Amino acid sequence: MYWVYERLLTAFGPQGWWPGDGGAFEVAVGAVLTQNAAWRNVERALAGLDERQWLSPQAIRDAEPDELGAAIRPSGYFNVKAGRLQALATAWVEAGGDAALAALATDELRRWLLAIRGIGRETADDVLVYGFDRPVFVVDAYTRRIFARLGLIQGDEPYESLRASVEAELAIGDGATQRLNEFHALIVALGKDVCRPRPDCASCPLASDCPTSRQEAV
DNA sequence: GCCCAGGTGTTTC
DNA sequence: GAAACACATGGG
Repeated sequence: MYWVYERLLTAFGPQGWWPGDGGAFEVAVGAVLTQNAAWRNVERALAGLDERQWLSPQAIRDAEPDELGAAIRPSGYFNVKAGRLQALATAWVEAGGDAALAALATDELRRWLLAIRGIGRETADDVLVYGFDRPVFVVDAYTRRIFARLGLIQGDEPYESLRASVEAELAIGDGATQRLNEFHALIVALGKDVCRPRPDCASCPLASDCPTSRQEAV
């Protein structure tokens, strides 16, 4: 899989995730909002929070649920996500904030995140790598689609085994965190623009080594 | 009008 | 565990 990373980095350049300029909590908020939603809509929801000065754990915890939902409406599932954000915010405050969380070991921090309602594996790993700079690979729907088309996986493997196999190859040596950070972002870039449900193999930097591309050519 | 988007929790087998 | 379903907006 390392060659996939190298090829995408050459083709697309460093992605510099996470989008936005906030701290770990803001990353976590964005990660919840982006669940099954387009980032364009997440930006609107974040703007809705920002204009109300609600981008802090205390503010989200103390907001009226209906008003919080109205603020994040564009990202979809706003009632569900409002509840998830308040669960996140409450836990964040109770844990003692950024500094206390940053002091936890990665496995501890992951367990802490997964115990929060609405934080699943992918969201937790987003927060770990993009919020707390831990060497973690995020598996998402793009990852499964792209790796399956490349013939590298079946596609229905459990989340944790996919994560483990990518980390085993990419997390060796110096710069592991940065490499895993970029790899997921590059996969999203490819998935959004090229390796879509209807793939645009003509503009894919991986096409020369992709069975799906050869199939299309016929 | 229909499919898709940087998932998660619940229910049911 | 795995499959089916609910949750909802905005863009192509």
